[in-house]
Amino acid sequence: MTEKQRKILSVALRRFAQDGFDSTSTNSIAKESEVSEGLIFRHYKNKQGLLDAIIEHGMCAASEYIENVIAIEDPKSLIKAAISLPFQIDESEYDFWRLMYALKWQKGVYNNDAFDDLNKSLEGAFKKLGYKNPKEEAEFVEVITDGVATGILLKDADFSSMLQVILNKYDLK
Amino acid sequence: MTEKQRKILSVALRRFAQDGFDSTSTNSIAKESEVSEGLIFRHYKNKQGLLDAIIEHGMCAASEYIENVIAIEDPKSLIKAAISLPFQIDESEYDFWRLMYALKWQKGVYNNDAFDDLNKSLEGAFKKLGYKNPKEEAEFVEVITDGVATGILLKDADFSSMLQVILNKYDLK
DNA sequence: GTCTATACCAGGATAGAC
DNA sequence: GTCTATCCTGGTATAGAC
Repeated sequence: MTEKQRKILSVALRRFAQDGFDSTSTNSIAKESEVSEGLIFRHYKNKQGLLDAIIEHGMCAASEYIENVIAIEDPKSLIKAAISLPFQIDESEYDFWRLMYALKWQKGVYNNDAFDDLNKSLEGAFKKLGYKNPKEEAEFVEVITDGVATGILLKDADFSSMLQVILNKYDLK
Repeated sequence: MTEKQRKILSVALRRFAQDGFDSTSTNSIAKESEVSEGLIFRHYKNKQGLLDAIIEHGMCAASEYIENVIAIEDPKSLIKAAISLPFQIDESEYDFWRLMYALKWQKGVYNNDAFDDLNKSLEGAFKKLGYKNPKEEAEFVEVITDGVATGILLKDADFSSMLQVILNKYDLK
């Protein structure tokens, strides 16, 4: 990948995240990337292709985090790690996740195999611990992480103190 | 408000919610509403004005629900009512909330005075009950309701069984 | 790989008649 | 209140040269 391609990708990510996919013109991306507009279409075929490339790139890193959690054997540790996930998003990844969350609400864009796998692992963990409704508990953890991530990405408040409050509810120290 | 105005409003709400504000053309709204495009601009000045009218109309009903919760005196009942809120969204209101949630991720659109008031009431309730971190607890409830609403609106699964799981964590029967 | 020039269309918005 | 006709900007995308 050339330097210009990288530039296009990073500028587009930021603009898509901040202004939305539809509201961001390829023209403005080209200008900010200091690149001709035609080049974008040469490399990514069309605007949608550019978005796809951004998502693929970002999800690659995300899948790694998730698989690390799934690999944990001790059920309590796994649950703790899953709940902690959104609290550990690095600021450099905020734009990517803002984009992903925004796209969730746009018809048809949510293919979350990775998160489905995590959910299954969570259900297994709650089962091992003898919880009455492991399926609902796993789904609830998903709901929590979703809500926490939303809070972190949307408001600019400090959420770190909430982690302990949550962990306490699960007797996870 | 005339019948045509009502039609425009309801069609626009559905289209904005399903396809996004930017992706929905005033032309397509006019066609589906069986109305001339010019009429939309006569009544709502511009496309943004149309969106504003939709939001104002929808938030009016929403504020009522929230104020009913805030008015509850018994702290446990108030917390329970707050947590239950997203589970009680009527299907007829799904599109409105989908639109609201989608807009949250679009720069600059989130003016939630009503929810701020609810948060304050929640904090007070947790304080009365002697919780150690009332502020964090209130914020966590907000996170939960946000996550639950997201789940209900996005997936077409049945979430009703999750309510009990959550309430149990708060000893709320 | 990259730029310039350009085609082409669709979107938002207005004017004026009824 | 409503429709028809129209303007004009700006957006996506392509062709061809370097």
